[in-house]
Amino acid sequence: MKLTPEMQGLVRHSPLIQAFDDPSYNLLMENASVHKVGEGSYVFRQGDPAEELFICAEGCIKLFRLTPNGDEKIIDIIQHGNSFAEAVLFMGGRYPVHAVALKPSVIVGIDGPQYMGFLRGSSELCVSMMGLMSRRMHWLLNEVDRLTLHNATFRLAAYLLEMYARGGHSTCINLAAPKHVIASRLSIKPETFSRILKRLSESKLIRVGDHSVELLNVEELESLVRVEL
Amino acid sequence: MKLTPEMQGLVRHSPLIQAFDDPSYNLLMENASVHKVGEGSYVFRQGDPAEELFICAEGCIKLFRLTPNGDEKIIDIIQHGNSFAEAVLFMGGRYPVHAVALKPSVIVGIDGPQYMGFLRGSSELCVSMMGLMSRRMHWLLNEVDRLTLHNATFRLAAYLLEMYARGGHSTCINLAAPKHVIASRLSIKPETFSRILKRLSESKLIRVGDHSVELLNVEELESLVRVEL
DNA sequence: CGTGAGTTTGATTCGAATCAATGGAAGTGG
DNA sequence: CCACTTCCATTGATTCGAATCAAACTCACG
Repeated sequence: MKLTPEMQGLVRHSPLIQAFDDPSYNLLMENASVHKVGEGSYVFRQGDPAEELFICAEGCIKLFRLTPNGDEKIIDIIQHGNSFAEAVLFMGGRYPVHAVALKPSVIVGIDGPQYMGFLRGSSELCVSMMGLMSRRMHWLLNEVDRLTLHNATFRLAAYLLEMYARGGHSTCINLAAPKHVIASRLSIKPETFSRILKRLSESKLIRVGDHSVELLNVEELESLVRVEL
Repeated sequence: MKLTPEMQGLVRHSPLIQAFDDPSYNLLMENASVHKVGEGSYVFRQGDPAEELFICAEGCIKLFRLTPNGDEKIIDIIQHGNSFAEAVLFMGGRYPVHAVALKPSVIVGIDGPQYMGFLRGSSELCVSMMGLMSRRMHWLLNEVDRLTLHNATFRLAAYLLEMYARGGHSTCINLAAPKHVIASRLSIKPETFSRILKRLSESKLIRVGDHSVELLNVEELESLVRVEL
């Protein structure tokens, strides 16, 4: 299947790819696969051998882990334009998480060995890749922080402000996924999530829409969160 | 100051260094600094510009973060032979954690820019470095898992078994640090830590010594933990 | 319209944190 | 060598945040 020009632009500028020069990029894309995946279907499963890297060209993908009892913990929600499962190719090469589409999505699969070949051939590409990995690690460190040092309300506030920053500082934040998914991403139960939103509404910090949240008092939210490093 | 031959071997085989060939290694060591640090003194502070990578040649170092209220969360405890603060050089380059010695220690500081220079010059070195970073990321992912999906008893059991595996499957595990440090590493309060140890003792799974824990029933401990991926 | 997934609300439980006190073990100094 | 302080670990009582259980409610969809 083919990508729209818009999607091609997204892929070309994804962090995973942008450091490539045009010839390498073209070679990479010749081997790339494009998949349409329906809502709820798997892109890959935890433990599968990692043969491809993926870029989400449209839609969105949740990465998560499962306990044997079936509880799921959503690690991250990948929006279009972002890549995932990088940094997997280096070790034994199994995906460390499950990936399923949250809505009908289009994803581009990059051949792992070929990608690694390019990396091996250019330390410049490597350095850019390492920068990417390093950023991810910092993010994970912060995540551990948030999980251990802070409570549920704090995590939610921090999440809202992150979305706020990402969305060009518009006070109206569109929730990319159903609330229970966001909740899991924040390691909060849906009931608790709901209660916290209510409390924040009551103290006039936010207004809760159906699939959106409006920030009414960014200042105060920030002061809530700024109480961290 | 000088390193004993033993320490030199430790450094030479640390994951950060081992992929270097001898000439590069020697150049690196010419610029390396060696510090003796007393118990409780800082190697670096969170937010400091990251100019060096460090390898712990002797003793042990705790990496941790602080909340403004002064709570500390220990991210990791670095034993001799291991490196830390890698993967920091790539971004803006500030240390993302504090590092202080848990006991009198000897650490080797590698010049960051020089190290990066070697990386830039060899994609082979890069690939090995990326492997290292990838492993760290997996570890962090597992950490997030443990923190969200599992309770305190589970985390402690998992920790004991990890030490068991690292220590060549000796059932007697030496605690590298005071218990309250281990507790923080596991995101457990000292009181709770103590209670869990007691409960595990009472169910004959472990015997608690002064600075050590003996595993009495590895089987059952593992079955406790094996209930995860 | 139902039907069912997703969300909200309320009552209750539970794990772990907190508060408070005690009990060593390790140093320190007279 | 023995008080004396101090740090660390343990134990008990209590509190608190969030999970769980249970029930209503809402709204998109066939």
